[in-house]
Amino acid sequence: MQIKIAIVDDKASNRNILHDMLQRHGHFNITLLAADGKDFLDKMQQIEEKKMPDVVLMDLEMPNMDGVAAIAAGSSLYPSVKFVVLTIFDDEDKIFKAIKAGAFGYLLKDESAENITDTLWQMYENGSGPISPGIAFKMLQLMQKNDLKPTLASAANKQENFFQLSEREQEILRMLAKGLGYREIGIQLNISVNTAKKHVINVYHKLHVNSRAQALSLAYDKGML
Amino acid sequence: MQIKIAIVDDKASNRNILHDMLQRHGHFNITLLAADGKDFLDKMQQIEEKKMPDVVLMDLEMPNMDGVAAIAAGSSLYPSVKFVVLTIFDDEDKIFKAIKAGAFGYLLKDESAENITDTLWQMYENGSGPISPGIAFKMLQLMQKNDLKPTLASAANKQENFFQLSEREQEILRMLAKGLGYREIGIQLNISVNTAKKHVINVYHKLHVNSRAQALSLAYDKGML
DNA sequence: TAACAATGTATCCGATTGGATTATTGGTAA
DNA sequence: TTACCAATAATCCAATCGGATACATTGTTA
Repeated sequence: MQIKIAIVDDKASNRNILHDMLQRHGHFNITLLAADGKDFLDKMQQIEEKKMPDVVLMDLEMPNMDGVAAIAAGSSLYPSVKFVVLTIFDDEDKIFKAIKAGAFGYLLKDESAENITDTLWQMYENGSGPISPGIAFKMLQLMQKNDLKPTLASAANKQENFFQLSEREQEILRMLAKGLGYREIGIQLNISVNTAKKHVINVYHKLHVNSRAQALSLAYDKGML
Repeated sequence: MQIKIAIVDDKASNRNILHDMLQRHGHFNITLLAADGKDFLDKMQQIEEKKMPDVVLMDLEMPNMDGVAAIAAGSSLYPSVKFVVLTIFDDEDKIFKAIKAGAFGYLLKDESAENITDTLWQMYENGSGPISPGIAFKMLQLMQKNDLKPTLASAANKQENFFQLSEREQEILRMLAKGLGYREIGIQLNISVNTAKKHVINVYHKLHVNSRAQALSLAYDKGML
C-alpha cells in the first residue's frame, strides 16, 4: 500500500531531495508539491480525490503563509490529512505553536535520510505520529515546566499527592509550612504535642527526609503547597 | 565510558532480564537493584559515591512506594541523577504524572531489547532523554488538548531581594532550602560551623523570623527561591 | 582617617527537634 | 470477626537549633 505525500517547502532543492528520498523508499507516492502555505492550500482546493495526500510534510518558515498557519487552516479543512512538521527549527516556541495548530508529528531535517523515511513509515505501521527524539525530549521539558490547565471545568487546582500522605499528614505539612513547632501544631489541631510530633515524623518517613527544611523544599518543589 | 545504571522493579525476573540485556551491551554498569521505590531510596542513602547511578530505570506500579513517588523524591534529592520510566503502561495519566514528577525519559517495556539499550545509549550521545515513539505521540496529543499556562519563559523570573540580604546571606538561604544543617553549610562554604550559624541567625533577623521553616515559607512565598 | 557594613570566629545555655518504641482507640477491608 | 491502619498519646535521649554576646578582619564610603 502506498502513502500519498505532499511536500511544502519554499526551497526547490529541499523539495527535490525529499522527493527523491521518499520515492526511493517505494512506499511513498508524492502527489503534491507546494512552495508555501498559501500555494499549498490553493492546490488542495483543486486536487483530484485520488491525489488527496495522506500526509503533508510541512516546512515552517516560508513566505506568504508559514507552516503553522497552513497547519492550522489545513487541519480544520481536511481533518483526515495528517500534517507533519519537517524543519530545522527545534526551539520551544515553534514546537509548541505547531502542535497547538494541529501537527501530527514533528521531524527535524538534520535527521538522517533513512531516519526520516523510516519514522514516517513506522507511523503507518503503529498508528502513532512521527516525532524526532530531540523534539520528544523538548516536549517533555515543556510539559515539565509549564503547568497544564485542567481540561475539565471544575477539576481545578487539586494538589498532587505523590507520597500518599493521609489527610491528617497533609494538614500537618501545611502547618510545617507556616513555620509552626510541635507545640503550636498541637494547639491548632487540638491534639497532644506528642501526637503532633508523631505525625511530623511520619511525614518525614513518607517523604524520606529528616528535617523540616528538607520536607518543605520537597513539598514546594513538587507543588504540594 | 561506562554509564552507571540502577534498576527498580518489583519483579525479580524483570530485573534479571534488564540486567543481562544491559550488561551485554558493554557500556552499562548496573550498580543498584531495588524492588520498589522505598527500597530504592533507602539504598540510595547508603550507596558509595562511586556507585551513584547516572540513570535510574524505574517501573511504575510497585508495592510500598510506586515509581512516580520515587521519581518525585529522587529527582529532588539527587538532581544529577536521570530518572527514566520503564514500564508497560502508556496511558495519559501515568505519562503525565511521571513527567510532572521529574522523569527524564519514558520507555515502554514492549520495545525490543535492542531498542531499549540503543535508545538509552543514544541519550548519552546526544544529551536528550530517551522516549519511546508511542509515548512521544501521546505527549503531543496531551499538549494539543490541554492549554498551557503562560509560557512565562524569559520574562518574570528575576529574583527579588526585598530584605536586602547580602550575597553571602542569599547563599546561606539557598543552603537552608536544601535542608542543610549548620555543620553541612560550614563544610560546603568552607567556613566554621559558628560562622554558618551566625549567618543563619542574621538571615532570620533580616526576615523577621525565627526558624528554618518560617524562613523558607517566606522565601518561597516572595519568590526568592 | 574614621565610620561602617559584610564577613568570619567563638562560647554558653535553654529550647526544640528528630528518632525509636510502645500502646490504645475507632473505623474498615478481608 | 479477625486483621489492619490511621489517629491518638506518651516517654526517653541525643543531637541540633535559636539566641545572646563579644571580638577580629576586610573592604568601602563619608
